[in-house]
Amino acid sequence: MRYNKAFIPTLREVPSEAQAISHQLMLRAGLVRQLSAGVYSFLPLGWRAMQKVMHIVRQEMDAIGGQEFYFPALNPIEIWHQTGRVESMGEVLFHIKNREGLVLAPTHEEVVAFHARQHVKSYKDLPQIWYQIQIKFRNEPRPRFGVLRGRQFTMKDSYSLDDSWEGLDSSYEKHNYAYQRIFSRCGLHFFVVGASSGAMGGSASQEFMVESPAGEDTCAVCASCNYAANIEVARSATEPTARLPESQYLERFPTPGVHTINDLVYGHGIPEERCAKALLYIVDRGPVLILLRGNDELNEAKLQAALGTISVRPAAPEELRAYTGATAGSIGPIGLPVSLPVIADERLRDANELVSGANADGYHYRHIDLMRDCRIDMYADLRTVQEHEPCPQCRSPLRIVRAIEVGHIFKLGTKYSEALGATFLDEHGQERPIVMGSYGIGIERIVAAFIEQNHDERGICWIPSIAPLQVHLIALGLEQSKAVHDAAEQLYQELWTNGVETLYDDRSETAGVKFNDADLIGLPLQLIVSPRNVESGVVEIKERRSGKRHHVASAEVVPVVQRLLKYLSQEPQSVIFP
RNA sequence: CGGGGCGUAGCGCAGCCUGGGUUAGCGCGCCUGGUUUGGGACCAGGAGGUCGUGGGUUCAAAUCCCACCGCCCCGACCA
Repeated sequence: MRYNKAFIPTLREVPSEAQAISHQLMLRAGLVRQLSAGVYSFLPLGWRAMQKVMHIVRQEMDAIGGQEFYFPALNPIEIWHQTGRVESMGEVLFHIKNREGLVLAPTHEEVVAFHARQHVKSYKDLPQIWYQIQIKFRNEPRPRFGVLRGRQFTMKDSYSLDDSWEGLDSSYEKHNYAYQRIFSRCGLHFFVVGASSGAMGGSASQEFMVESPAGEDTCAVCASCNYAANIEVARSATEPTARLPESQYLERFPTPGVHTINDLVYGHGIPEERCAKALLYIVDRGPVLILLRGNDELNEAKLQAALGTISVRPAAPEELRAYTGATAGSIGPIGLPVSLPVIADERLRDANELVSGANADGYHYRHIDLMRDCRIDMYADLRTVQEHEPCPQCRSPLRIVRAIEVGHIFKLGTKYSEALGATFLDEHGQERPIVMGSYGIGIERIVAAFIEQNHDERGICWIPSIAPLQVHLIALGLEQSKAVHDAAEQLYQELWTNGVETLYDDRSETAGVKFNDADLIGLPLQLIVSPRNVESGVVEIKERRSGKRHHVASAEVVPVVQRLLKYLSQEPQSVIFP
């Protein structure tokens, strides 16, 4: 690729709309351009990087027995109605306006189940792993961070079809294995977290996360022992509120002006761990009283999981008054005007000598004994884990980090096969629904996440496996020196002849411009051909990431380049949590 | 959808508020010629603008008013 004729519009300045580093660098290095919010064109260099990633994905998917398909993005809405996802996806699903009955597919469970229904009839047809690399359309309410959250993006999605839950376990493990290899080969430092199954239905689910400030997920990770979990399910080894030997008489006392736990702690000298914070939530239209210890923060995802519904929201002030007779900060489990279901955090299990609101503004109760004075309908893990809390496995301090979800593996079960009637006959002639799994990888996200993790102040630092090209050949003083011109041209030919993908900067730019563009684009190796190098019969090789330089005799260049590329390709130590 | 910000040349911005009238300006980039050539060179000349769109006020609008559109950020949402 000759730079002079290539379309590589590098930018010296940072476009103002780009916040995330990957977004800035993808624009500056000429990898992508925005077309509209959440919609990006991939330019030649960006597309080459994408193709490198897809190549790795294909190799690893094929290695676990995956068969590549190419499903349509245009889907009949009918199959989406059958699984109830027209409603559940809501605004996220793009509808075609001038053609009734078509939608743009945000994922392909329905299509897979449709074809499985057509042709998978016997247990002898199973198992299957079907995958594709295809464009997905999701009407994201808020696209952001460049290609990290777009309205259209490229996904490798695969679907396993099995005749049993044991078979699903095996397909799931194969994907787990393939994903570890894919992300490692793409040079990502990643970790795996257990995830909540959310609205997809199904049982087990794991997310492959790349730590980055541009991430949209929050995770708790332990540096010592490999514990990692999405904040939605993360736990920590915090102390429970100890049950004291004696419960004193329940007592209502005045607390004028007290609205927060800190008011109780600092204004009334009540230890924080003896405070029971009460929240009122509306769950599936009914009110539920929630008790947390002290300043613990409710995690709504955990609440959803505990109650088995996604419909939860904090009560409005009017609702609070109607159900408790008090305003926020003065509610509690004792003295409710009407009986409400009460769900308390595990940390408060069977605790006593607690202080909580009296359901009357300006009053609290003390000496509350949850076993004696209230009916707790359920204890559950409801609190949000905080930074520095002890790891549940090894008690080292947890870190709370932002992370990019680059992959997700999912045990779906039979939800989609049942909805679409995708059944098979087992060895006893019994008709049963196919057991499905679904597995996604965001291709653009791999590229962006890699850049988030592999850049310096000058630009991107690619590794050979996903670099757009391997070598950046820089010729200096091209127009002054025929020797340089001839040497560079010859080297360029030689490199490509030997299969080394080379970008040849044959522009008549100054050295500084060429060096800066080369560092910005960040191909793993830079070869510098200049008058002084040519004169001494050498070519200078610079490793982009480390900055190490080698002066190599012209005849040795290609083999040395090949050796260096091989060396730089050694899989980095990835953080893998099985 | 709620809150905030922005929209002026390819990119980054000033001008607007706080005097409505300027040839609408600066840096980078681009074109021509020349000098340069190891870390974003220099000189000279030049091209490039529906000031987001529509309406209103006014003798006169980039500037004031209204509406709309687009983009960005925070939040809500996110298999």
